[in-house]
Amino acid sequence: MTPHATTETPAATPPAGVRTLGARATIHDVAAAAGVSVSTVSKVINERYGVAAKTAVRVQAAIAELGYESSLIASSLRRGRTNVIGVLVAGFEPFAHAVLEGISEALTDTGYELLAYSGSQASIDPEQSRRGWEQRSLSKLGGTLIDGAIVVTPSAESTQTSIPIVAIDPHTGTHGTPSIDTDNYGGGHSATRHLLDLGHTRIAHARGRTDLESARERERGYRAALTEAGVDIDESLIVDGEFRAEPTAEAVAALLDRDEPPTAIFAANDISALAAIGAARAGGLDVPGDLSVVGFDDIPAAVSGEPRLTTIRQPLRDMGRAAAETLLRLLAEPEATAPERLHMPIELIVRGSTAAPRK
Amino acid sequence: MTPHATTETPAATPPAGVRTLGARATIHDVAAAAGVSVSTVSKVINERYGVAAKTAVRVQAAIAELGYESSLIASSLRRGRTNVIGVLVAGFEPFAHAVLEGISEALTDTGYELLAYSGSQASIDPEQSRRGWEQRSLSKLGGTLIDGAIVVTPSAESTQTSIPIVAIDPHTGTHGTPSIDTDNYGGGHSATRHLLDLGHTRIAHARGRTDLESARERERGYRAALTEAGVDIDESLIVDGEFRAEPTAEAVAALLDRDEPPTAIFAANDISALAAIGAARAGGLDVPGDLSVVGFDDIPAAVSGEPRLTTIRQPLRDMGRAAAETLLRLLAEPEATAPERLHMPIELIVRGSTAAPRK
DNA sequence: CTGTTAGCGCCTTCAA
DNA sequence: TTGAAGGCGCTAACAG
Repeated sequence: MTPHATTETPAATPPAGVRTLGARATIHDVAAAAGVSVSTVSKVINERYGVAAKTAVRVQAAIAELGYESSLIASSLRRGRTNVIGVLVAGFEPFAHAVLEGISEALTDTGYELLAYSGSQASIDPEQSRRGWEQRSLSKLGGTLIDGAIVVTPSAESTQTSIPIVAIDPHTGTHGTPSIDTDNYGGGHSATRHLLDLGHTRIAHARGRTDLESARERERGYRAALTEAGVDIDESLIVDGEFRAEPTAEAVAALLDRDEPPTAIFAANDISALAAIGAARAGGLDVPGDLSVVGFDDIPAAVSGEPRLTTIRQPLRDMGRAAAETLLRLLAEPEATAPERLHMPIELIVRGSTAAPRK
Repeated sequence: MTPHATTETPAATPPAGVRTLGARATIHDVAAAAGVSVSTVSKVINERYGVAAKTAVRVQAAIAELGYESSLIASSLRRGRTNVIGVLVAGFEPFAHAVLEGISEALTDTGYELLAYSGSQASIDPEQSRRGWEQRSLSKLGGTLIDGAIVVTPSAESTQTSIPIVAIDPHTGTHGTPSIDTDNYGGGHSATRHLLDLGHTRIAHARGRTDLESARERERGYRAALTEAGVDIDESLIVDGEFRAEPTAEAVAALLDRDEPPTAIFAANDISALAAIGAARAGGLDVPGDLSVVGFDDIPAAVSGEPRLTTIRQPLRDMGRAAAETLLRLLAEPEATAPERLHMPIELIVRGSTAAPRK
């Protein structure tokens, strides 16, 4: 007997055991219900030629009645395509959200669906993190489930992929992977320039994780702006904040305790900037009266406190959109020249945490 | 010849055509590289008993060398489980984001991975939307790719599912599906009560989409608060905002144009509330001086303008967390009593858009 | 301990 | 115009 009941079996009704209540209908159920073979159903679904109109109608009816929807993974396994684009993220946090919105926008009406995947929610397993999380997710999903991927803030180079990939804000330089990031250098420059324009000259910098390119670029912008303005760089005013609150608060507190404290500080991200404000307050200082603070990112929390934070906004949505567009191009013409690096412009948002220094 | 080259074939090296540069390694590649059968590799991967230590080591080495990762979809097709939980969303917007964060939190260290899926990014296709988007996504992914699903703001009842499901903030009443939502009634009540406490009595309401249960509940809370305070309900002060900016702005403008305009308004969501503020300003009125405004949701934009919005905050993260926990329970004990409905408490956030009425 | 066999749900030749 | 057979990558039962 063949694996599945065919037209000629006594069962015009579904074979026994199939379609027990609540189970998903499969293509077999549809075939049985319509009294045709599985391959005919497949042809109808995929609008292939060679099906009698009358038969097609009967199959459509069965599909509608059973509420059948072809299984993404089964068809994916068989053919190469799924029309799904995967967004690989380390976690669902604000940065990823904003990027996702942009990607989602760009994908509207393209026929592609969106799938965001956050691999292993486990706390850092040294064993597993040897290869980057993105690499493992890619192997797991790639080749099949998704036609292309956008990787958000990957920690390592992505190699050996069978599907096109675009990286957003990679932590390290990329080799052949097209990538989108912000003009971190320009951001550091603008932030510092803003403080200079206000009249500050003793401007500190709470830099980010020096192992990340973004942090290094922001610092480079800071240095360049000072130099261009003819202000000597005082290395002792550059402290390590690591993009985190505690280290920044400590470092800033120490800075403000000195004989000739800075009158302004450029923090490598908003988290640090808010920590800096906290440290200044704890020392009895007023922001922006005694200390002007500029952040980077424009996270939601930047506007929820008082004063609201002057900061550098990254065009996260635009970055997502650009990444999606690049990926779509790669998908459309596989031989397209891939390697490119896009620097999106940043924007200085002036709010209440900066002011001219007291004379 | 058997489908796949076996140990005895002359090819100790991979069969021709396999592992062309950049392609994903399959279990066959690993088997060939290690000189064992495919099933042995499978046993090693899944830590089944019955593999000699020496063999296992050789296989592990091959896996490491090839960077092999088992394909999620292939194994998913074969066994029932994937250890992936799917979150089905209509789109990637702030509401969904916040919920996702909560879900993500709850899933940490549970061994489950997270996959957010937004079906068809196409603008509304009447043909397709006959069944809800969530129903179609469920059929596509269910049965295989995901072990369970959390559906965010589903528009219709989910039936016929083979996997456990939890709904968050369903638009309609649910039958058997466990669901989590906010205390919309309580929120409407608190918002209105706050205005009453400030001394307002002519309090308008820009209600939401009346086809949605959440909007109806908020209105019910509004009415109850007024009645409890002994304030007669003036039906002409209740206008339709549809949760959207334009209708609300128009309705509010008309309201403020009347002989005896309201001194306060409770808008069904923040979008409407911001529109109401805009309308008041356009009419030369001051907020909160001439008109107090309360919103609902506490979206990011609520704090980015001036004055910041007094609003009702929904515990979106908590809702996500609760949904994930419910789903995990269902997954752990399939026969668990499912049907339940959880109303999460809301919180009134008083900011600058409300004040006592001018005498 | 190892390999062969069958099949998850689907699509695509190829024959009838 | 239709259906039977094969196979995508993988796992589970069974046979050696």
